[in-house]
Amino acid sequence: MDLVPKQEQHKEEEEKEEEEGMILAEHGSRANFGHGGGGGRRSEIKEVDFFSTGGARRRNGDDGDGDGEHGNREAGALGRGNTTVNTALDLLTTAAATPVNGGEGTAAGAASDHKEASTVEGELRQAGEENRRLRRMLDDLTRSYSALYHQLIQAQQQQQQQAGGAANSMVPAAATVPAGLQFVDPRMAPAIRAPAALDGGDSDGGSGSAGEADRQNSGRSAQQEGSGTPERDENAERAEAPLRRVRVSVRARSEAPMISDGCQWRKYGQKMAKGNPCPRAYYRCTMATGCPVRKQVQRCAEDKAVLITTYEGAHNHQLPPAAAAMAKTTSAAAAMLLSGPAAAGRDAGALFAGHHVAAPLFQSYPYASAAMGATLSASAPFPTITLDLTHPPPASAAGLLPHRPPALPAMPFPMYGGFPAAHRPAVPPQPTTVSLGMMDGRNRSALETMTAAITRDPNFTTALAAAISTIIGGGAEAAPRSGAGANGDGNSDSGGTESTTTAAAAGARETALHALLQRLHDSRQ
DNA sequence: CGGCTTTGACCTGCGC
DNA sequence: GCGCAGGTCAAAGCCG
Repeated sequence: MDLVPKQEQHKEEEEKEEEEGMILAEHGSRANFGHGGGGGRRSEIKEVDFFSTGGARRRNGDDGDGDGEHGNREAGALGRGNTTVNTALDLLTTAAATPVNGGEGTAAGAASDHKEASTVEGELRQAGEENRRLRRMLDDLTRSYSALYHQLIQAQQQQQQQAGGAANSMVPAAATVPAGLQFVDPRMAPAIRAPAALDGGDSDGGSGSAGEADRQNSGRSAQQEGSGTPERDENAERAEAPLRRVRVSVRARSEAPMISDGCQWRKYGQKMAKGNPCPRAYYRCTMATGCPVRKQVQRCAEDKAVLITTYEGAHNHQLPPAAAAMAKTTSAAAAMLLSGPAAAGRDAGALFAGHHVAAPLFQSYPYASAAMGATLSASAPFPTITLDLTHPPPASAAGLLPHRPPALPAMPFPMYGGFPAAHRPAVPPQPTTVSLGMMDGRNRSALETMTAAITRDPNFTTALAAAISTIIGGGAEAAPRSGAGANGDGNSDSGGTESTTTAAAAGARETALHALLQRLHDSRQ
């Protein structure tokens, strides 16, 4: 009895999501895992995967956990929608049952039901209207961001030219590349330059060298995949190859041999890596048969207290909440850092769905990546995003937020002095290490605040997910949302709920725009 | 006994 | 072609 209505409900919600313009392309996760849902119970965690943000985002929206301002509204609307559909079903049921119960009250009940139905209909219409409005705002915001971004780049280039070329020739990469973002492998230079060449349009998609890099990457990936178990389904292999292309590495201080991330892992290998006295352990997810997710755990050679955990792949099963939090974090990090500012929403999903892998590559969010101390390294066969959470929080970290420089609006994602390396032509990649000391005050503040928030919480996993989600939630899980409700508060308190974190993320997006404007203004003075 | 870890062997890509 | 390094496999052993 419930089956049909739920399917209808599911369909309705799907259409709703389409209408509201899910910025993250969910098609990848749908194609890969969508069949697993069934029943349309959206409140269930159908799948959470490390690199498919669509799935994670969808679940968040379902939970009504406040996926940003827009998400909040939508979640609310959907929630009402659920009630609506169920009520309609009840109407049908009661209508069929009423003759049995007797005619009395039937007319009144039908009238009230009809009234309720019309009310709900009105709500749905309103929600749809609001969706369209928000979508327009979103498009505008995206366009504005893109335009401002390009203006900023031009201004920066002019500034650089005026500053003189002599200094530039000797400037180390670390000084020109945003501190949170570094490229350490010359092989990636074409891929880095590609977006700059495509700068004229953020939605150009992959072409030219970017496409070539993609193909090379695919080739390499395919080769590596080929060395795996031969019995694995080839199609599944192809489908997951883009997912496994990206790695998310988390550096954290831990005495434990392994960070508990809520998943079940089975060790399948250990290897001594060159240049590191500590062995590298290889783990495979065993929460479901055939889950392609793997992770490597290794202690840092320089500091053995630092545990480096590298995740690769996308889960094909449900995850416990703790693991889901981590998955959300890493997937968002991957999406954010690998997608462009304007294309973040659209292409991030496409990225993980196997399209335009190289096109948005290295168009990064300088503010977000910097604030989280993220590093994008291409020295590995796959792009690896490193979330460095090893810096100890200074005593003043907790009090940093209220003391932001007045020249800039409250800004959880401080802009760096430069722009992403992707837009710096011919920056010679150097294996430099960017430390806190190389950041300016604002950047350091953000990172310190982040790390303070994280390390304050005894539950590292939860704190990690909460804190980083604060920053990257808005960046990766959706395109810029409307500024409504923007509080500009980037406080990533470890106890942050989804609603607060996503609200902060929405605010952060706007404040980042403001900061762009401010910097543009400053640079032209 | 099933699941997990250990560990040597194997495969593959890459640089010289 | 060869050696090296990274990644994976699979047999053996361990453990609850």
